[in-house]
Amino acid sequence: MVPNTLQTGVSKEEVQIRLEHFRDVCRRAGIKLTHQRTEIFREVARTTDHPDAQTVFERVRKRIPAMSLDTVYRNLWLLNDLGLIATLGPPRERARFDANVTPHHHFVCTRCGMASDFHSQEFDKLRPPAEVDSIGSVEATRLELRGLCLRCKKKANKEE
Amino acid sequence: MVPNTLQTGVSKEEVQIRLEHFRDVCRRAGIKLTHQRTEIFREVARTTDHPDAQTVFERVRKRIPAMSLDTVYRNLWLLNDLGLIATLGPPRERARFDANVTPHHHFVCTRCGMASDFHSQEFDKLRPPAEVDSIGSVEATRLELRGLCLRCKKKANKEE
DNA sequence: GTTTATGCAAAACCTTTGCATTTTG
DNA sequence: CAAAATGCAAAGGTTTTGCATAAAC
Repeated sequence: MVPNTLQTGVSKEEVQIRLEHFRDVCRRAGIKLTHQRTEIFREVARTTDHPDAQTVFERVRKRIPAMSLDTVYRNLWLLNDLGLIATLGPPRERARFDANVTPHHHFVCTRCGMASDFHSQEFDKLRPPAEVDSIGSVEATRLELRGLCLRCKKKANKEE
Repeated sequence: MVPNTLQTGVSKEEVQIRLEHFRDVCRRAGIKLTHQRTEIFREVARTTDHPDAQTVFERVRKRIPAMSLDTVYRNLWLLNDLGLIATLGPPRERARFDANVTPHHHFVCTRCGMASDFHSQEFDKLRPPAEVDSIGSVEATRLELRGLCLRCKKKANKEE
């Protein structure tokens, strides 16, 4: 599913700032600044519509016809690992299901995928900001926390 | 990726209540109460660990060896459409990417997949409840609102 | 008895991997 | 020129679809 609207709410200045940061982080990490990599990052940095890999591929290919899809995948995950971009929803995962359709929230372990429910009356009390009215009508509100679960944290400590 | 722990925090009573609701909704919608459908729902209702389709399939197959994976997929989406279960993360989607790595939140349209950013100082101020400490350590906090975007809402109104 | 759902098999995707070739620093 | 990245092709998954058979109402 490709989103309806191509939002271009990112100013030229902001794109420039992001690109400089990108170059900076890459250099620091010893990652080479290839033409493809730069264009892939620029494409994600240019819009606010959260494209998936396929969409990034199609858009970048207009400028670099030889671009291949696997390069897009490799670079998106690399950029993600470098903290230059982030993903929506559970990391590297397929849809997962939940029979609890009452209001509640999720903690998802970024390492093993474990998902736990938790509750927060404080959050449930809050209403979405007025800003959201200009985007659409809210049907469900959910807080998603990401981090390491206790088990994975232990493992991570041992590995160090 | 299959989660680490099988959580069984749903009481027998709650499972029974959910099953009755399931039968009720199905009857009302003219959906047949097949053995497979019931077991698929029961499996999701039984635990709090948000299994993916493959995991549901493997678990249910222990009780119904002839169960096929496509039946699991068809039923999970049907149950989702009926509001009897829900998904984690963006609906029916693959990973999508975002170059904005500063704290912000998402509105995702359940119909077209459009994802918009928004900000909320109120939400940003809130700290995760203490309950979460027993689950893991939080690295990122994100609010996910779901609903219909303005464009899809218009379309939906026309279709009525 | 009709209508709906299932199981099977195959197709359609989506994502990753191995390797020769090219590019970057 | 050494190290790293790309493109290609192929493999490995996951999810969906068409259709004959079986089950529910």
